[in-house]
Amino acid sequence: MAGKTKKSYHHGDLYNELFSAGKSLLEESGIHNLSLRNLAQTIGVSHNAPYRHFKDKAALMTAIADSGFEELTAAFLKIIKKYPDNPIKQFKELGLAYLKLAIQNPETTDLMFGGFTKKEKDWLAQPNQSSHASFQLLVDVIENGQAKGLFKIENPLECAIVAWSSMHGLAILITSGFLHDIATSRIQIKKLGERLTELLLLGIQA
Amino acid sequence: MAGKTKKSYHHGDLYNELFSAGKSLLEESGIHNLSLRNLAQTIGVSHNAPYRHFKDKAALMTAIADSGFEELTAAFLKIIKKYPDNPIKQFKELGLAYLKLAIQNPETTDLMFGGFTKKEKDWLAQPNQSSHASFQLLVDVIENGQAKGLFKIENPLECAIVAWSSMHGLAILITSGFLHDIATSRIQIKKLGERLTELLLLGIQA
DNA sequence: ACCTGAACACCGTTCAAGT
DNA sequence: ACCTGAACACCGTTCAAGT
Repeated sequence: MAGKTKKSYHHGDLYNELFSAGKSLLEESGIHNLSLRNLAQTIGVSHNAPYRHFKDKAALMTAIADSGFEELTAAFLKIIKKYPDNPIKQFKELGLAYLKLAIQNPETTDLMFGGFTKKEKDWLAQPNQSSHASFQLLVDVIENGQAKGLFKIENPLECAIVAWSSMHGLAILITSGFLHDIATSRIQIKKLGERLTELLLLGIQA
Repeated sequence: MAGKTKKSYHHGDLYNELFSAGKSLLEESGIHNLSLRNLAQTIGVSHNAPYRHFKDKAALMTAIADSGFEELTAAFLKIIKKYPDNPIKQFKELGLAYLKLAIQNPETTDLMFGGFTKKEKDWLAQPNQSSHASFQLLVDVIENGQAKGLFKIENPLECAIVAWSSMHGLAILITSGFLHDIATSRIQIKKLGERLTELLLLGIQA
């Protein structure tokens, strides 16, 4: 908070600096090229200092992933407030915002969905607290649309899962380069998000 | 091919053994815990022998990712042949098969979509040859359904992208544990795949 | 041609020590 | 409490050498 230029022995704001420089380095270099040692050196601190603030590398990664969900929640809230009493518009904009954030921060998005953790055979054993808020906002919008008689779905949860899946999958297809030879212009790619939200709404709207 | 028990100095089938043991280790331990050294030791060969067969670690990962796409293509072909002249059934089964494979081999799937490669800002510059065949099969099915007047879509490519995105996203949501507290039983999870294909068909069918 | 062993420049993590 | 330096057990990769 106070952080001006206190560059003596005690750093002062090392936690936050590790976090933000970590997130930058992550998006620049990818998860495989981000090392705690490199990060520490970039900040100008010994390779061991981070351990006073994060238990291990996984803890830093988790913190970054959590912040991704928080960013998402903030973006969702902003949209919901911008279009009050308009679930259709809210639903559409939520999808596009998700896509935008995921494409802008592909490595963070990867982390949010287990990019660092080993995938367990038993997925039922992996909770993910920080992701609940953003997901719940989507569910709320859908339930609201249902209550207003705008959506003809019977299961808002299922509907939210399907919508989230679609947007997430599209973001990955785009950032992975899978669509390289298929949708070659960025304009086409932007259109894909809109078409997908339209198609989802088509299956949802009354 | 001849590979019986030739366990002297020259290994004989090291390439294939590296590949298959590598794929097993990958799915068991996750990408971050798979090391070439560990792999070499498992097979019983010096930590350096792999370099005679794979240029580097990335080459092995690429080979595994490619095999994932080949497996997918094989599964797709089998389905298409099983339900000839029935694009609707084909479309449905393709989706479910994709989901099944992705959930069974989450780490390989991750690799197929850039899990090892750093995500480039310019996605337009990342070709992915081996993925074309499987994707094209899906496009073919959709075009076939279109020609038969069963599907009311105007752009088969766009439709294929949307369908692929949805299934891929759902697979990731499942294997990442994101749905942990949301869809808690495997039965519900299996249903999600079916519901998603139904919804997609709803937006597609004439 | 195929494999090994030593070597190099990196990792994450721990531990005793400094301020 | 916060940071440093040495140390340990790992990595990927290269190079000279062995079969």
